[in-house]
Amino acid sequence: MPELPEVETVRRHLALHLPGALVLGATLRREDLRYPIPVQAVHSLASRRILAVRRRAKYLLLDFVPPVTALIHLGMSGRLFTTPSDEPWQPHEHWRLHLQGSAGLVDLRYVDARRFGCLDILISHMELQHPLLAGLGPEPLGAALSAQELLRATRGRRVPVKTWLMDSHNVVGVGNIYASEACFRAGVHPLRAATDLNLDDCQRLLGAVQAVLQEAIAAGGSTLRDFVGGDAKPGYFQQQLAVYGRGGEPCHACATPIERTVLGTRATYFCPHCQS
DNA sequence: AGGTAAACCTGGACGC
DNA sequence: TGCGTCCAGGTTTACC
Repeated sequence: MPELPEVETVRRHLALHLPGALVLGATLRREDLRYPIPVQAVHSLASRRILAVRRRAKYLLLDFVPPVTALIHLGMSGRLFTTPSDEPWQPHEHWRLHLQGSAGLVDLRYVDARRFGCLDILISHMELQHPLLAGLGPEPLGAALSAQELLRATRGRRVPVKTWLMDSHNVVGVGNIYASEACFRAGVHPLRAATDLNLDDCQRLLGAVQAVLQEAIAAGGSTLRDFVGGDAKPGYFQQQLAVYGRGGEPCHACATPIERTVLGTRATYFCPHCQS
């Protein structure tokens, strides 16, 4: 479920409710997700206050006072939401933080069936040294990334454009769905070698990535409130997808059947007429 | 070094 | 109804 737009939507929701809340304690149902959970450090969050909720790539960062930071990833199937305290545990619910907020007692709850997500605690000012964050490329939204920079970074890279887009060393936050969608919008064939892009291609690709992510955030914002509240609603963006999951169906622009192929073990969709 | 495939884990959809 | 197979929104690791 969690693409960058969903992570950002969760972040915005939590940022409205969590800052200022006091941690009363934590409950762990298991001591590992994708990686071991630092159990003692999680329990030592007790009596700290939440300062802010940030996002880097698809990671959520909860800042506490005194300054430690919880690093959370939702993996493929993770969900993070708040409910009134002491509600029944769900299947695959792995941990909770018990909070005293301005609206009373609430639990911050983490549910993740496949356990590809993670939870770590780090010293706030050591964030950039954390192994999961240190190698990340630039955020696609925000002003930092330019077409010139994108052009430079793709020189000599013979990987397919879509594979390049999904590599977080290059750009963060572009998942499998939006990599296909962005290539379609830019008119770039997903199998083209990254090094073959010219500046105009890079300009269109960057614009397409930003537009797709921003529109998805806008769409997610309207329906993900239910999700954040714990009532998962699948497929909130499906009606807006131009190519992903539409193999064999007519292209919205030219009616040519959308093709499906596999790229780096991942399903990839494109219009053979509109994209070159 | 760069490019590709496999691995982690569970559940749901589909075909027989 | 039941079982086997394939697929899934992420990311790291291991290989060529």
